[in-house]
Amino acid sequence: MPRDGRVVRKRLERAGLELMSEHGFDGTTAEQIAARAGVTERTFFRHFPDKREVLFASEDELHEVTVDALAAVPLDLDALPALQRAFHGVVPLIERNRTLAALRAPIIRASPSLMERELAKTSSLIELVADGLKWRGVSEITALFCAQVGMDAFSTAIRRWNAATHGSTAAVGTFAAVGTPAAAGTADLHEELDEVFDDLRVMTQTLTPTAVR
Amino acid sequence: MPRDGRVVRKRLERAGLELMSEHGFDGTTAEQIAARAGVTERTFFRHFPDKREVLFASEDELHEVTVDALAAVPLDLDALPALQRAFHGVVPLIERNRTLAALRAPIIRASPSLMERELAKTSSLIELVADGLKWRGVSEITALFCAQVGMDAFSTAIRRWNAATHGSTAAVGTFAAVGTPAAAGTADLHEELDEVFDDLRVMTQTLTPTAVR
DNA sequence: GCAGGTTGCGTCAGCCACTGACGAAACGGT
DNA sequence: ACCGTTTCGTCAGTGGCTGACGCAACCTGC
Repeated sequence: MPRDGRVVRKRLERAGLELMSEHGFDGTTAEQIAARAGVTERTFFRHFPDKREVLFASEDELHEVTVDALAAVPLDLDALPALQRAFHGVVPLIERNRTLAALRAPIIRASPSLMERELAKTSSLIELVADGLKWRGVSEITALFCAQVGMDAFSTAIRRWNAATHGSTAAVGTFAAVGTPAAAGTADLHEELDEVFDDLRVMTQTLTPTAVR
Repeated sequence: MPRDGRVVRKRLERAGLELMSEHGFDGTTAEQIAARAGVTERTFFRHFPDKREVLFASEDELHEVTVDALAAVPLDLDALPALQRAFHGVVPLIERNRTLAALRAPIIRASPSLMERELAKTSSLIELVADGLKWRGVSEITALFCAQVGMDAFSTAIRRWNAATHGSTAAVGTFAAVGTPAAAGTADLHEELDEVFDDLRVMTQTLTPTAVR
């Protein structure tokens, strides 16, 4: 068995995705994943702190790319426009990981435990974005607020983007579909992102200024 | 032993909060909580689906009150103003549960597992709010977006409110402090709520309309 | 009062996620 | 060929959580 840790980790990720696609999250034990990867259960927990984490290995890259994208935004932009521009820089990564995301999504949705972990991952990303905004001079509480709203807009754009290309989500069921070009639709995530931020701008105009109250 | 299920459940809630305040979440076993409540471990899991849930028993009331408050808002208001008004109706409940929240907060913050559960509770509340907006005629994806942004504003208002009355949060450490009036500060949650929604309105004005792009 | 179903609880057995400790095997550098 | 480091296997153990069974307490109607 290869003693290279990175190879074992990749094999565990693939084995976990395969088994959970077939038997669901609860129907898959850590021992089964380890066995398919050619290692023992103990080794599985050396590479992942818990069973759920095997599905969220690719999340680290999203965090890095997002932080870097925000750091590259000119400092003269206000918080929300800065986030809008930063998310445009993350779009290529989202598009590239679309096939993998389509495989993980049904597994995660079927398990409340995995939904919790996904929310936690999003929350930690929001905190990273908030730190980036604080570094730009935004106050602590406002930075977190903007980061939350901006991430809401980003996830909404992705949701619209997925809804617009309705074909692939339900069709991908078997693991054998990995590697196929995922039959991407005609929608553009960049456009969706701008539209969502514009919707936000329009929606908030219906709010009453405090002074009038 | 009282065979009334509600009494046992309340005793378990109190025992769980006490033991977790003293020894933390990981340092408290379900068996210990059950023993202090005068029942067996099996009975604990008859009242709560998992160990974490014993800390989130009061969450159901928040969900009910929020849904009712949104349902009572006139239909001629747009989504975000409707949420703002609905949250004003929830303020009394937040103020009333302030002492209990101050006891639970440090326990939850110290455990990533409990943080995940709290995020999940907030997420389910957001979905309930989104359903309320859909009932008002807002489209599916937009309703979820508005519910997320609105809940961000509400949680931000609560955060500001807690920060303004800085005294009580850190001081409450022992369980014996339950029942004390919590020495509320001078800040008003209603005012914070209006200010946060106004901040949101102002912040989004820095966004560039899509037509110009 | 007493027989009936219903509900809540105790007991037992068991699975699985997860962890610490120790030894062995493989790897890299010299 | 030697040695320090990393990675893995093995073992033993804890704790969260569940199903099944039996019993005791409550509610009901006669």
